[in-house]
Amino acid sequence: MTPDLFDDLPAEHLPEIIAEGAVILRRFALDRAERLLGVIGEVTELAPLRRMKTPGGHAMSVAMSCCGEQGWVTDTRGYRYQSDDPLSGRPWPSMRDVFRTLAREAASAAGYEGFCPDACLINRYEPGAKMGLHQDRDEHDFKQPIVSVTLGLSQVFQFGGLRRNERPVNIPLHHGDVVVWGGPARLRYHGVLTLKAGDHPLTGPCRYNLTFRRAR
DNA sequence: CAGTCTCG
DNA sequence: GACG
Repeated sequence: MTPDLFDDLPAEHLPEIIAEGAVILRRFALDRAERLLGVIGEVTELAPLRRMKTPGGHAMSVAMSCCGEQGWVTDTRGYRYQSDDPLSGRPWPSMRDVFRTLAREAASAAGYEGFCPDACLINRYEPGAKMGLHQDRDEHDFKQPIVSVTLGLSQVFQFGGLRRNERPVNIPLHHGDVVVWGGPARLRYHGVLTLKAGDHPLTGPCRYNLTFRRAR
């Protein structure tokens, strides 16, 4: 994470370092936000957003779908990646180029070269929806970073430590912001606070989050 | 426990 | 922070 890694980035994309191995790229996805939202519409027509159940039996407040070779799912049996949408029994929609390219470019801008995601989780937050602190630990290779993209309404991201009882830092994320974490930050707890009501010109009353991972 | 609930 |  030396500054010279970022010499060729536009000033507005200079990373805000939030922990060793974790950066925010403000407005990094702004120029392609409408295309990304169009693809979200296309993917969720094939694999509808749905509220899944946690192993404890509670419904998540966030509606989720996936694209790519692998999709993250949860039900009363646990968390896992699988190649088929449990709703349809068919493979997840393919990873679109605009998604893959954004993920690779953001990872590169954060110092992680050669990122090649096989999974994109699509999260839709409506007012009242949140995601408690958790670790992304269902992937095989924790050397591969996580890339997280905010579209639409702003929401407060929490970035914590390696144990759930460490106090997280609160980071407001806005339309187009991208967060990347890997290396020593890869297993840090993270989540988002309850989404407040609002109205965004491109998404209306919600926030979309794209999370890119290398599952296998 | 990617959850809800409770206490200070 | 407990919870199971």
